[in-house]
Amino acid sequence: MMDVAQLAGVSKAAVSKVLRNAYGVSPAMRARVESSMDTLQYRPLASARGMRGKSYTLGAVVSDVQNPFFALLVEGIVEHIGATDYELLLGPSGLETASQSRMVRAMLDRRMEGLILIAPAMSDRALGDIASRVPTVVIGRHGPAKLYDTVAGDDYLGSRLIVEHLVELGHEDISFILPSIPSGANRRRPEVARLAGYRNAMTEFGLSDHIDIVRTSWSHEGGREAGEVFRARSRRPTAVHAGADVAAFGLLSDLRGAGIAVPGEIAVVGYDNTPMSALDPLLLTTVDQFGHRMGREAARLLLGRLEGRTTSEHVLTTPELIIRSTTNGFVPVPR
Amino acid sequence: MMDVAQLAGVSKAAVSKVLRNAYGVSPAMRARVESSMDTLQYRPLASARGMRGKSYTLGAVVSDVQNPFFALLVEGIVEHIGATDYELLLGPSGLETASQSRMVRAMLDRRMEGLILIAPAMSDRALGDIASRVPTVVIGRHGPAKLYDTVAGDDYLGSRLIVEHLVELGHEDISFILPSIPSGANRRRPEVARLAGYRNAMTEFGLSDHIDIVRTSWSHEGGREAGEVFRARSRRPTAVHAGADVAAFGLLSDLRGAGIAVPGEIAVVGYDNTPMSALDPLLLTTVDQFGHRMGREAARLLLGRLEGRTTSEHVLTTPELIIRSTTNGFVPVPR
DNA sequence: CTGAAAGCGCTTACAG
DNA sequence: CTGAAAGCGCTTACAG
Repeated sequence: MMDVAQLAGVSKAAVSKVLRNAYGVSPAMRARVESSMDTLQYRPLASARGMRGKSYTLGAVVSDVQNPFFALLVEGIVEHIGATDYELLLGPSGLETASQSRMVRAMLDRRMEGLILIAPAMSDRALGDIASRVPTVVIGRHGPAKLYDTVAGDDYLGSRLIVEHLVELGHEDISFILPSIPSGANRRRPEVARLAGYRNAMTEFGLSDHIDIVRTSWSHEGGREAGEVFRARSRRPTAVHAGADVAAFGLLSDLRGAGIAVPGEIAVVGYDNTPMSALDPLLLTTVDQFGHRMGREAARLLLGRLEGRTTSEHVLTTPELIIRSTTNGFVPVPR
Repeated sequence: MMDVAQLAGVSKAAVSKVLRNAYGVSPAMRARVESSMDTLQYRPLASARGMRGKSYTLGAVVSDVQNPFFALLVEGIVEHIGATDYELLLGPSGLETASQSRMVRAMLDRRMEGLILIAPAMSDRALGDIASRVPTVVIGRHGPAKLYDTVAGDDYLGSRLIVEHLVELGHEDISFILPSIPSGANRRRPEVARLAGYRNAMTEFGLSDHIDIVRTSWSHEGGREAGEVFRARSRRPTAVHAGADVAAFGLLSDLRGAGIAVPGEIAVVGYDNTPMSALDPLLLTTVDQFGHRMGREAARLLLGRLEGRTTSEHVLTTPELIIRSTTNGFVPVPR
């Protein structure tokens, strides 16, 4: 910066002002400084700027890099942030609460000006603590929340859409795959909301005796494990709400490997409408929660906070059922 | 830091030394400082440390967050870096050369101490420029290179394994999906090496007249487009080397949607052995290039450079063919 | 073994 | 409109 200032014959402060588009720089001076920056190929050190002013850096904590739905979210975020002066950096945190907190601290240590947390395994309280230190948007947590914004799909409704669809097809034995829930099991968590939606819909349709929850995880492996559980039973469900596309894929694989017809013997529904779900021969029935748009919304909210908003906003997107081949060929067999 | 120093009754310099495990601190002083840091919940600001000393931050530029193979690489990197004092941050750069360079500059502006570039769309020269400024490891580029380390699969061999397998099954009309190649088309690029492996293997098997290259991209969409191209022809290939699992998935979807049997009418081979490829009903024949291990190797190499190594190292992993259902049911029809 | 001072590359508040 | 000086939170070289 010193070099730029000298070449332009001005002070460092002047260069700084041009850099920040600050008030009070004559056009002539601006021109000289800019050409000086050009010829010297000057780039300000973001970490030095962050010491005193802004770091121009935003962080997104992504718990599971493998999850294609999260990739969709990230794309949406990137798209929106890319149009600003901020740089977005991703923190691969892992699924554990502890490793996620560690990543948040690491990002704070690096002077990130705002954070987007994707489906964090942290308590509402822990999120509040973070949000009290830095502008925060949480994707995959329902409002209300005082200190941070949230972006979520209406998971309760999504589950209901699935159960409705399956019941219309004649299903009664509809199982649900539930991942293990981190501390603080409340309906602000997507998995808890999806569980509640499933439970209540089942009850409303007079199927409360058929409620069946298999606890594994929302991953290929978790889907596979659920398949093993079902196959070990004397009476299998005729339909499964897998909770997530990735779990549905694992389940499909297990079932087909065991020679069980889908949807003939077991219908399978995912959640997320990941790109793979639309592909033949998968053609998974699923719920679209518009991940790309959720990512964009989260970015928009974060930018709003950076511009000074302090009241919290809560976006709830309305999911849509996408009916494909893993449910629509089912013919109920009278018992 | 001042607070910590005062509470411990020592100087800031002393605190800094304890922080860095530097030489010349008495056990008593270390203990006092450490307890002071504990009670004050002190965390050093990484960006301030980076001003003068180390930033303890490493960056990985990932061009395509959607690509599940890249996710595998990232997992490997994270696993290895996680065991050190460094923090790994990911830069979602997009596929364009320009946006990737911009991300690299952004990371440099943030004082990252080392960079891992995943399948960059940059020329060898551009990579050299980067590597002359910061320790750099490139995944998805073959050596030799003076200034940076490389980690790659033996793409030439991988293509050859595929062609061999298909020829053994009786195929002659074997097509190859090639993505558009950024500037500087040399065999250090995976796609060029895979192309060369395909070409040469075809030639060696006396099939040079059957060489057929369809230029789309290595993505679901690119696979779909290739399917459209094939279907529009009077004479379709009997087998396709899709170049990447994601392209194979897109191709499969297009073919099945059009009622073309795989592998009965067209055999399909992917590349990468992504987690989805192993799942029924996909069961894609593919080449495993051990992405997880490649990620770990890249991290190991970067750490080696940070510890002072200046000579370059080049890791080439040996790929393995994984035969599944998209090739092994083919019965050649005599013309 | 310990600490005072200078410095990393910026921005900020203030004086002119 | 412009700039000299102080300061952000650390580390580094140096003196003791």
